[in-house]
Amino acid sequence: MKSEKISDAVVRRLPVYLRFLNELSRREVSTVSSQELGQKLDLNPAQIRKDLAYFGDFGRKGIGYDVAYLIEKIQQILNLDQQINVALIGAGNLGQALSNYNAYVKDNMKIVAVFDASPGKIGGKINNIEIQPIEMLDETVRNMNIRIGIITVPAAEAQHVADKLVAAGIGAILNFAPTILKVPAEVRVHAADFTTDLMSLAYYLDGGKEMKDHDSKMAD
Amino acid sequence: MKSEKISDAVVRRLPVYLRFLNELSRREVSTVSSQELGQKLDLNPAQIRKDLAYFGDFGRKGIGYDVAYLIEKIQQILNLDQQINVALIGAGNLGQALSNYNAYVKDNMKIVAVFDASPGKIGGKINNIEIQPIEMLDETVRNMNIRIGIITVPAAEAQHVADKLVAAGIGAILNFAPTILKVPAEVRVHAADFTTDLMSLAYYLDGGKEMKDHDSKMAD
DNA sequence: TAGATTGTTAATCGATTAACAATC
DNA sequence: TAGATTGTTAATCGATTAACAATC
Repeated sequence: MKSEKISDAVVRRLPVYLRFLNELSRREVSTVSSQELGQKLDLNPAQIRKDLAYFGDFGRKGIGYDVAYLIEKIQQILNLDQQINVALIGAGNLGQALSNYNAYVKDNMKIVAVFDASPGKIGGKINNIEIQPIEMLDETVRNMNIRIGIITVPAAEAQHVADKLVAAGIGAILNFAPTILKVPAEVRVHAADFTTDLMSLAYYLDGGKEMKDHDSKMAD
Repeated sequence: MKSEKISDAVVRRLPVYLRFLNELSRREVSTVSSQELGQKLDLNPAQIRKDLAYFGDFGRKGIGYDVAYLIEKIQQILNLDQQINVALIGAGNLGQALSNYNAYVKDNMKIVAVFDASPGKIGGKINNIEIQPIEMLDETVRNMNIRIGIITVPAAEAQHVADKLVAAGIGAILNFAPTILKVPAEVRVHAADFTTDLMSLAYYLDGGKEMKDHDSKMAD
């Protein structure tokens, strides 16, 4: 167990480990080695061991990791041994999709409130949750102990919404809008903008411009 | 201009630059410095200059970058000076949301085909595109010159769909399903799984378990 | 015991940042 | 000219991987 500062790269791998461990658990596999984990997750086994060792000695030399125990530990590390309440701001298509998805409920994360700015949507329901006007955000976030906000409003409104979330004392934001949000350092923001993801993929399409008149690749 | 291998970190920043440059262009700003870009995008100016310099000498010393010219160049680098056809596999909630979103059309990326496995959905329409059975995937991908696939099917089917895409000669995959896909090295995969994003955010919620009985923070 | 696998240190690799000459 | 800003090299920082003693 160290008390070094943990990098975001490490933190982002923990849910990936957890997801696969849950699958192993469902399949009633009781033990797993960093080797096997690495193979399945396309990661270096040493990296996995190192990641886990930041938080404690969870494995057993010569044996590996106990699946159930490791699940429990990673959940604790991620604060997912308690329910984390989440707000969704923006009841458009994407917002609907995310809230219906609710796969993360079993991971103790739950969308408990939905907000939208357009009067037409207020009072409607998404996934059985009533859509509230954005003016209610501050009050609801405080009353319901909401810790994370998911922003699915258009880019032009995203910063405004983020400001409101911050003012209401939110701890972290998942931002689907294609903008860089400015928030105080103590609020964590993760960008989840798939348009930039998609555009960066286009770069890797060779045989496009770069190699058009040049087909010396091992064809087919 | 170098011919070093460009890292994915660099490639993923290009769309972010492009997005902001487009905004500047809309506002009729004609020139921008790495300093200003860095400020707006929360990046180090030296990093921005270095990123761009991998691909050419786009700036002018003492002046900065011409917005219109840089937009053109980045579009070329990303292969977005031509239309890139995209297929969407999985016509569920999330798939609908993504296709309706179609903000990327202006960036020359377009969803031109949608597939689903459930018979009930076949023949229906999403965003004016007819939903095809998954059996048509190979033929349609080839006929329509589809280069990128977006996977929005459940995790259990994602690998199967990826295999079909690869067999049909796709170049890159954006994977929304919460699984690690195994594909040949020449096919690029970006993970776009927001549940892991969300779970990693929970880590940063202090005042949760770790600091429960300890409220010495500068309150309010 | 012999074989397997962890936790951890040291080595390597890669990405970010600082600094500055060149030049608009 | 003086001020600004690029492109690029060198310095720094951080993350990944290899290697291995400890030990189940």
